[in-house]
Amino acid sequence: MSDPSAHSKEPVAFLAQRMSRTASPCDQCAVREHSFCDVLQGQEFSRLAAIVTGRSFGARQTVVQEGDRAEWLFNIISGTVKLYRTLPDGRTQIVGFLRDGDFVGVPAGPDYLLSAEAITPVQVCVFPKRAFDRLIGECQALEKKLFELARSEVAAAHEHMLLLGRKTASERVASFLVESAVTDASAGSPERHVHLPMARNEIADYLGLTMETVSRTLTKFRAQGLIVLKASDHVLLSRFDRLREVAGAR
Amino acid sequence: MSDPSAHSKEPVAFLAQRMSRTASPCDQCAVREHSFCDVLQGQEFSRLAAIVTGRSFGARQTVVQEGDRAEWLFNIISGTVKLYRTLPDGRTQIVGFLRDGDFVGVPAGPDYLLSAEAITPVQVCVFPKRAFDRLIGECQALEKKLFELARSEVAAAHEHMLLLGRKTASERVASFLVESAVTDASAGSPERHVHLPMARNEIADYLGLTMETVSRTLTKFRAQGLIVLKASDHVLLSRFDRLREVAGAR
DNA sequence: CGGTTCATTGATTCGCGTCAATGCAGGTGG
DNA sequence: CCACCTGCATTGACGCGAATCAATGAACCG
Repeated sequence: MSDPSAHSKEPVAFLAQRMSRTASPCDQCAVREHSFCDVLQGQEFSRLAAIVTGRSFGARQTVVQEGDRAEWLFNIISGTVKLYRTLPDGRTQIVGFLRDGDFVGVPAGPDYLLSAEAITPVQVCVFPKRAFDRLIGECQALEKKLFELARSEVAAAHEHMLLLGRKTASERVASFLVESAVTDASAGSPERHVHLPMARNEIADYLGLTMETVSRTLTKFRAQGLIVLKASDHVLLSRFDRLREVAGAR
Repeated sequence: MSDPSAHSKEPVAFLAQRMSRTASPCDQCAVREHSFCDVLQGQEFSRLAAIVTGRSFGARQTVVQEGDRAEWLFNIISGTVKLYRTLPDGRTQIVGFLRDGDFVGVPAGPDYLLSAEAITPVQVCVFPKRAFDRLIGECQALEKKLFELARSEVAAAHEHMLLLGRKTASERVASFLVESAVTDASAGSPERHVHLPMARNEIADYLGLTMETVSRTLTKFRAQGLIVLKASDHVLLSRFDRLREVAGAR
């Protein structure tokens, strides 16, 4: 399903088209201003653009698999991806959802430590790890930016550990809704409307619950007038402040 | 309890003594080879040594507090520290235990995002954040090293999220014992003997359990012949491989 | 030696998981 | 265009694992 050697063989159409019109697919990139690559200027940016290729994944396709040799790094242009780890018996913990502008990669060792799977159709930039690492070493702005990203990942992970270790089901779901709303808002989505591209059991795997508990909790929130379920993937947070309290926000 | 302005006012005796005999307290540092500072050479190392001071904390003393302005960074010379986050009602999640050689700091923003408290008496190096940040910017080896550290912190956090979200009580405690044994071993401790300087409720706050459950699980492991409780802070992992299986290791 | 702190053990409760049925929407083919 | 199928979400009944509440035990210390 995810043969790494295939990555460089399938430049997606939209990128190939741009290649023909411009010097680099990056020149017209829609997410550049939200991505790590925005810190690069002039020649350094060109070097990055020189090693990038494009690829797309269908929903449910595996992007990278835990344990595989980490030869490629990705930047998401559109769509949503889940990052997760699994136990031998199949229990899985999603450690994060990524969306356009987010970077997938930076493993600590030679192998991927997480799996990544497309939730929706996804378009990505692909960087060969070797060349990318070389670029990091020679471009301090890039290293600094990735360092910054790693730092906030650590902070986010700690926050989520608090949720997984100590929050109740209601607090977890409320936290998730608030977090999603904030993310959506920073991407320019209408306030208090949250789009949930992932399935209930993916929300559950993110929150350390079962999909039944997630569903029941949403139903309860609706009964309490905290939310309106416009569709199963579209929630209106009608009482945002109240939800933040339930979430145990600081 | 943790007045930040006090940090620079209390150089501890052992450091002051060294200062008088050598150019820098770092010259005789026992943990340097296990610390981030080991990547620095010559003049760069001197610059680091020039901004460092020493301090000690008693058991249960707060080192840094979540939300405080992050003006100081620490490197642990001896002792054990817990890093944790809390909810308004007091529920706490310990995100990690640090020991000699470990670095405390690198917050993503201007404030500490975690609290740190000494579990045992602790001796630390103290760096003023401003000067330290300047040094990072001017010394690529240092930045690279800290980046590396941040990466492995992310990986460790993901691993722990899997534990908190998906493992049973037995799996959690087994994981903790194995993890502790590995850490102890890399510090040169006799194989399969684990020292647990933290209290049962601190283990519980790390594993997302209660101290009763931790205690019961240890008792069960003992009954199963997996461990021997030499003392409440000293466990012999008599069947290490079996424990690893219970932990759900990969 | 009494007091304090922490670990262990026991009895009971309860939140969430498990198992199972039903509902609902989207896609497909007749 | 409708009947059927399929995948997911919701709802319900029930059980279990860990939390809670409570008591006892063990180590440490002035």
